[in-house]
Amino acid sequence: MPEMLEAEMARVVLDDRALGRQIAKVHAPDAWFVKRGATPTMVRSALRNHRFVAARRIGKQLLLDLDHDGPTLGLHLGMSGRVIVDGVEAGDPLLYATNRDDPAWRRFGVTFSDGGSLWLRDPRRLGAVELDPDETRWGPDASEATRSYLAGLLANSSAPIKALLMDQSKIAGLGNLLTDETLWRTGIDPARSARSLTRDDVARLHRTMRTTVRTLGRRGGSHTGDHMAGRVPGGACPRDGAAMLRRQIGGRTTYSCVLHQR
DNA sequence: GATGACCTGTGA
DNA sequence: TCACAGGTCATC
Repeated sequence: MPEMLEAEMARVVLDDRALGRQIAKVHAPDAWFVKRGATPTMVRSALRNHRFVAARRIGKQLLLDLDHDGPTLGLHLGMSGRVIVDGVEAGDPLLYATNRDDPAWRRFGVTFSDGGSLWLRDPRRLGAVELDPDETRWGPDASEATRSYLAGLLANSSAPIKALLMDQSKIAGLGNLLTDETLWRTGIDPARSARSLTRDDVARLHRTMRTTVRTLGRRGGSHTGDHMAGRVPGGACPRDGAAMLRRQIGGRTTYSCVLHQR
């Protein structure tokens, strides 16, 4: 599910409700969910009796800093993860994921000494918990990447523009839907090689990427894009009525307009 | 870079 | 039963 907009909504909930509260108990029932060398035991001892002091986000990655120079807890929502604090969860229900709350889907959580709780619910188990994530794994957040950075990136790549925009090490935060919406709004064919974009293309792409993130963020998530109405097999472009093309690009199902995306 | 793997739920 | 899902990783 979640792209940077959903991660940001989760971050706001964490920022509003999870900071400064003493962690009494850590629930890590699923060892498989704890990644990159960390173990449930390590996470338990790192968090117990500490407090979160900041809730940050890079792209789709959530970062919770601990007090007393403790490690940073990394939370990733994967394809179907949601953060729930004291029973409150952020944002709209997910489009392609279930929104029921089966207790078995709580892959990780903490109980605060005031009685509240924080849970990461993830039916598909593709999310992750880790300690001290290497923050150099990610490029600049899509909301902050500058035009000149983008230009330099594209000039050096023959990858399809869509694949490059979704490469989290280059630009963090754009997923399948946000990328398709951005390219649809810009009028660029997602299969075009990155370096084929002209100076003007890059300028428009940069501007559109930022407005798309802002607009869809206000509307409530990655699924609120204008191209979504044509995102069905055999669908028509909501802008000009031409056919929408459905294909795989960068390994992901991609929709684009045969007429205005060139 | 494209591909398949990871995992599990949903709907046709 | 199958195809598909808003993500990421290892592997050729």
